[in-house]
Amino acid sequence: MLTERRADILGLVVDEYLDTAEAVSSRALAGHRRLRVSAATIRNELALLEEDGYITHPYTSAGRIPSDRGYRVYIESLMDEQPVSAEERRTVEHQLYQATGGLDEWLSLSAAILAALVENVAVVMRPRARIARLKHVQLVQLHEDSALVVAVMDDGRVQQRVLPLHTPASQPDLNERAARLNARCADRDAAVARRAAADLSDPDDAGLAAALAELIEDHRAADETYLEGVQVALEQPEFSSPERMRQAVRHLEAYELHQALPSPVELEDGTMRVLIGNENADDWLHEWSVVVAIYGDRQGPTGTVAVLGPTRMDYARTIPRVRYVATLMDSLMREVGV
Amino acid sequence: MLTERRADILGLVVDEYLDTAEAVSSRALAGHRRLRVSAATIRNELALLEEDGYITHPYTSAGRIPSDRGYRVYIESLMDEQPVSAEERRTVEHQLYQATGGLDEWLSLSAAILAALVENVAVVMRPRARIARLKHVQLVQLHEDSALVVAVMDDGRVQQRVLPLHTPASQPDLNERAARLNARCADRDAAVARRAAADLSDPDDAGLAAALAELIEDHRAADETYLEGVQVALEQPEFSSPERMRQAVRHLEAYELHQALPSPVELEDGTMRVLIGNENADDWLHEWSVVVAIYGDRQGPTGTVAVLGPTRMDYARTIPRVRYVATLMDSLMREVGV
DNA sequence: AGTTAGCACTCTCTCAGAGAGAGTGCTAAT
DNA sequence: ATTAGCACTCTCTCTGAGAGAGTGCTAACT
Repeated sequence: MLTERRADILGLVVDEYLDTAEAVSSRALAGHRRLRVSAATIRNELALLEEDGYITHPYTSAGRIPSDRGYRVYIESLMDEQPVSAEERRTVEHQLYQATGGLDEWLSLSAAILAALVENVAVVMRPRARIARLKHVQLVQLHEDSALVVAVMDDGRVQQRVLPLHTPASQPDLNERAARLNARCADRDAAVARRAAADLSDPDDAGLAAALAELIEDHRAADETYLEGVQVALEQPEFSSPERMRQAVRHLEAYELHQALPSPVELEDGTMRVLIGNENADDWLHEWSVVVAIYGDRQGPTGTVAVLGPTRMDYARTIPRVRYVATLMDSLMREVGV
Repeated sequence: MLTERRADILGLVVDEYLDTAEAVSSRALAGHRRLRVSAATIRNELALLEEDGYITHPYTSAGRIPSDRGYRVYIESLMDEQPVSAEERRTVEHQLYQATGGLDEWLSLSAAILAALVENVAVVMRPRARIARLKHVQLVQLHEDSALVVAVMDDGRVQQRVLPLHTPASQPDLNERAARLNARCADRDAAVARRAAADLSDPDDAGLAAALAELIEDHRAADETYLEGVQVALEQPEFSSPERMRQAVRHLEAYELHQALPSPVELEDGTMRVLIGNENADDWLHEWSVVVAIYGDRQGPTGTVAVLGPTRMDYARTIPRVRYVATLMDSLMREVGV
């Protein structure tokens, strides 16, 4: 049973540990004026908290550190969230409006901003249209014998590919072909382009349609993960050993984060989720915590914003900031479109 | 004076040190059958080599390690280059043809391939057109009140930006505007677009032209550095201390490599350059070596390919591989266009 | 009942010192 | 010019001791 005082003590243990990264002793807690009891009493309480699995000992006689379970209680009822200050909002929004480029630049900027805000690794995953649709295709002559196929997709991303041409074509010529392709394929998915490729007799036209189809298909898979803040996260003492550090870099750079993070379908709209240590499916994340929120575009909430860090992360600051960035991205995506 | 035997010994010292990462002793060298002299004789030679600054002692009584000067002689006359095998060429070329996307994907793939090939950090810098010219501009309707401006540049890159519209415009409407813009600005630089922006009376037309001008200007600055292989480089023993490791990650991720690497203008066409340790201008590179080559597109040789690693890097393998990838990229860029 | 002081006990961390090992530099002989 | 031999130097590793931190338990106190 978690009495009020016990919960109080647990909260202080977590607070202190998050702050100092060192095991918390009964004496340190007795110093706190909120507890008007002696260190011995606190020791008894700590023993009970440990019995219930909220905290642990690294070894027989060190202070206490929170367990995953302890963090969970802390997050759910003990911490007081640190709301995003007006100052912070101002700078974030200011920075975010700097992005003039397309979706890509905007998403990676968002990740960088979030990483700086919470001083940990931030990951942004691009919204995934259920079915990718072409918005518009454009052909640009590069040289006599090659053209660039530029496909603007309905989520605002631009895909491109160089295509060699069998017979030379001028730019007006290409414009005409593009117009024909647009008439058939605009606002359609890859299957339509595939069919067009089969129908068309001219080899260059067919080639174009085929390239377009591939472009539309590739679009879903194209790099969708934006990762920032590795170096700032590595400053944390949990990565002080070279082995841990290497491991962290290896896993973060291996582009295997898609599977590691909970997918948006598991999350209801608007909610957030915090996965602490062993709550993560992947082994390598067992000493990490993940704070995820979802955001979307007009097609629905299919993108994720996440922060990764050691389980000893400042949840009270991180959670509201992830939520804030996610809702900000959500509203901007829905308003502005791209 | 570097007698023949002395040079021979220096070569063996470097070879051995590159291999083991440990200071080389006179006894280890005496073991080599190429030297038919005793350890004591070798010790005398080593002392002379040290006097001339080719090697050093970490401390009084450890083996010898090459100095920057020693590496320089090694590179220039002692090592025997390890040519790129047919097998290696095959896999590299195979992988490189996988890239179906635009220039961006292709460049970052090149960097990744090179990094894997030499097991160190690889950096590819996009060729920089002296003057960025627009190839073609396209407008795509996103929503009633916003459009995507897609500019294809003459080096094959695509820049994009979302533009809010004062008055709603349909896609055919936008096509017409794009045609007008193309007539004025295609194959021209940012200045022409600027002038168009000033001329045009319709606010949306003027806005489009202004956005286009910015897009063309931004294009030069847009991220031009592709970096890969950090984690594999971190496996090297020189980064075993967490402090060094952090430092490496910090500097590599700080996007400050533009200034760190020698610019293409300093290099004559087709040549390569190796900067060893203190030969590098930047302080943080004093324990790194940089192997650079240049490549280009039809506009001339303005891109660079580089490998960064600890001064103790396998120059005999790295140098030919950097050269190979650079010439390969060069010829592909000139042939295919983009 | 709950709380507290006191104290023995446990475990880590740090530091000094000793000894092994590796490798040189020098000297004297070949 | 080369070599064997040997003293010397420096690092690296291991050990053990002592300090320090913190707990767990017991017995007294409120």
